[in-house]
Amino acid sequence: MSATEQRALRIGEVAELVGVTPRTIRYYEELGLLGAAAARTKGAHRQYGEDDVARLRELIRLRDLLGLSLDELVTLAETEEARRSLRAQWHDDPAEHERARILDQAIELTRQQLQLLQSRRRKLDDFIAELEQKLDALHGRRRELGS
Amino acid sequence: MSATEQRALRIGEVAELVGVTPRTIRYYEELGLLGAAAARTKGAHRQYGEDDVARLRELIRLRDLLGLSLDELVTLAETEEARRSLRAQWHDDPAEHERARILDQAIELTRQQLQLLQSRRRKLDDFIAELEQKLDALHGRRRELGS
DNA sequence: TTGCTCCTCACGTCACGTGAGGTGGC
DNA sequence: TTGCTCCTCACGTCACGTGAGGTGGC
Repeated sequence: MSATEQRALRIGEVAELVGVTPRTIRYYEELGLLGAAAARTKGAHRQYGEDDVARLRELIRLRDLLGLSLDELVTLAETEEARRSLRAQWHDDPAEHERARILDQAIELTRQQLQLLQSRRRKLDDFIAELEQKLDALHGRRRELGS
Repeated sequence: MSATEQRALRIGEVAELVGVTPRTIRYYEELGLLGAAAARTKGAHRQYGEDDVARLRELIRLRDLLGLSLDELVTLAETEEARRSLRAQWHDDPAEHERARILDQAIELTRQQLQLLQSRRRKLDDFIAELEQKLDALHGRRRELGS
């Protein structure tokens, strides 16, 4: 209701913002990963808001940095959906050991994801260090040449 | 001639070491990226050495961290091969401005690659920070539950 | 000799790329 | 009205995955 202008972007603009192609966005919609924008008459232009852009960015991040397949992203979205609908009922649920078990699982998963990312970070750092060294060497040889 | 035991590894061992599947290795060989091990009678087992493992690791790194396609890896290999054969003739080549131009190009390319990697590093760091925060929150909720 | 890993086709799959032919909003 | 971006099929492509059927080394 405030000045948050929703539903203003077209598929090409979203694609540019996120760094993918329109085809990727349509494909993700086909898989149910992106709001099918239910209120869209067949053939009409798709409309997107800032929240859609954020969601797509998150999907791309999970795909690229955690290496999840689109199938895994679908499963993840379903899991989160199930969790959201559980929340209401959860609120005063006395099944404490169930909650503890779920939390423990989440902690374990997050820990594993962190380890994967840290391993990738080390590889990246190594590669960066090597390239910096290479760049130094190139500059050295270039200086010898002069002109 | 020393104790560097070459030609000791089988395709499955190499795959395990590098973290790919045998199929990937065969595919790369098919594309000319990995020594076709010319001296191999059709149908015989492929033999690999530590140098092959290092080469494959480098290919995977260029693929995963720099995001190069296999086609680009082929081109890169050809370029390096051409450069190697130029080296001999280069040794006392007086075409200094040519050498300067080539060096400048290499410097520019390396600089761009570094920027790409640093951008990815920032994204990784952001993600890692978020996950660490999430892990803290999960631990907090877990502690509230007790047991 | 028995497994296990290897071999070569060759078709399947995932995640899009790339037109063809047509319609819609500034 | 003219472009430009959008739309929906639908086939193509890249980088392997996955058997089928068979052979080779500890």
